[in-house]
Amino acid sequence: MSENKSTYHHGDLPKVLLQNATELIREGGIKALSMRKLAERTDVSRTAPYHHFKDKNELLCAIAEQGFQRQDQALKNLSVENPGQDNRQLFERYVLAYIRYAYENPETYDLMFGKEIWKLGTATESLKQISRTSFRHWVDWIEQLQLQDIVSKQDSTLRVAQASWATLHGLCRLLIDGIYLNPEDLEEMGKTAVRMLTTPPN
Amino acid sequence: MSENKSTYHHGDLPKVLLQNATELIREGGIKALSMRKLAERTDVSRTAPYHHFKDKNELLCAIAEQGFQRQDQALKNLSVENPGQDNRQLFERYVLAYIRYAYENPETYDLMFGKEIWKLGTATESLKQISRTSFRHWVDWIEQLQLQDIVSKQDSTLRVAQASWATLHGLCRLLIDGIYLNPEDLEEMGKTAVRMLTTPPN
DNA sequence: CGCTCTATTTTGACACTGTCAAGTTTCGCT
DNA sequence: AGCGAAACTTGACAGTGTCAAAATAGAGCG
Repeated sequence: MSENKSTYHHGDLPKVLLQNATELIREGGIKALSMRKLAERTDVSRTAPYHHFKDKNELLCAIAEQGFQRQDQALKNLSVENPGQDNRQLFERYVLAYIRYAYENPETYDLMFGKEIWKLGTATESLKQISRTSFRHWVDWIEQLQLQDIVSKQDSTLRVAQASWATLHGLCRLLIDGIYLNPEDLEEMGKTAVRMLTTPPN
Repeated sequence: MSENKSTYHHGDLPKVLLQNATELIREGGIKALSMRKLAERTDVSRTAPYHHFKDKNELLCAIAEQGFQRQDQALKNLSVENPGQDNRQLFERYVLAYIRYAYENPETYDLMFGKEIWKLGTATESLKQISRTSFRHWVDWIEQLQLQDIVSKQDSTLRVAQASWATLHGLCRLLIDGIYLNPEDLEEMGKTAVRMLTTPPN
């Protein structure tokens, strides 16, 4: 019926809020996101957002959830874009893409895996679920690689998955938190990590 | 002259502040540390701490710095306590001790390596220095291990040091941030990591 | 059309935060 | 004893998350 942006009071406030919130954290980090500034940018009163997100925490969870969806999408596209590649090469691409996502969306990545949400057990149920799924994808990867002897079998799949993912995550964190790591070396660093995680080729 | 606690106005306010601050973050995380609560617990006015730490940031840096000192000490003691052990075994102990420190002092570790301080380049000069030194110790370790063929030489020492440290750091972060990792598996996890990082023995 | 019900949004308020400016106390030294 | 400086306190301001109560506007129905 209404062809312009607003069908109800504001239109689709939740979506716009999420969008603006993502924008805010991208501009100034998670600390720069305040409910009040968000409301202001959305041209809405201070407490309006509270009718769509019960908490600031719930808003953060929503951002993180969106992050998982996009990351999953980006990683899923990989195998589609590179058909017929063997798992060894594909795995390297996967790792590099993972790191790239973290590098390009540092604030979101921070929410996805930072203590802001997880430490206090305040994660939304749906966020918990999608993050579990996301980790399972990694475990599946490792299982495949173990079957093909690309990754060591001396420890259980879960263990190796945890340890290798820790490497990946550690690299991302060092990068994001601005510790030691140089963005220029990003790709090289990822390749080094892959070499360390996999058995030598041929 | 004065035999009880107070020689000056308060005695050694800076030391007491640092102590209470560490206590506060241990009790309720970094977020639970506010300058005002700290002042209150120290029985001192709201702004008294500002005469010893120009910022909240400077206070956090001081806590982190103290963390580095204690960690370095704990790690240094290792080689003293276990003389005559070969580097392979010692390295495993080193890794486990590193993880244990992070596990036992999660809030401090978070300050030492978290974005709270590093992301915005707000680290104190002395903090920067001690953290650099601390990383150099790790690089030295890797160099030794490469010389003894315990760690792969296919990448440069710096690269391997970064990647392997990322693994270690990643594990600690997962543990601290409460993601996936189970505290019970801590030791096993560390050993798996060591196995992944080093060449097979004998 | 008009009425009501409910979802949406706003206004006011409170306790809390970091930190600055200006004042006050207390010590060490000459 | 008294001076200079260091340590400390009080008052104030803008900003935060969030609750309770009021105001508004839309949909559905007669």
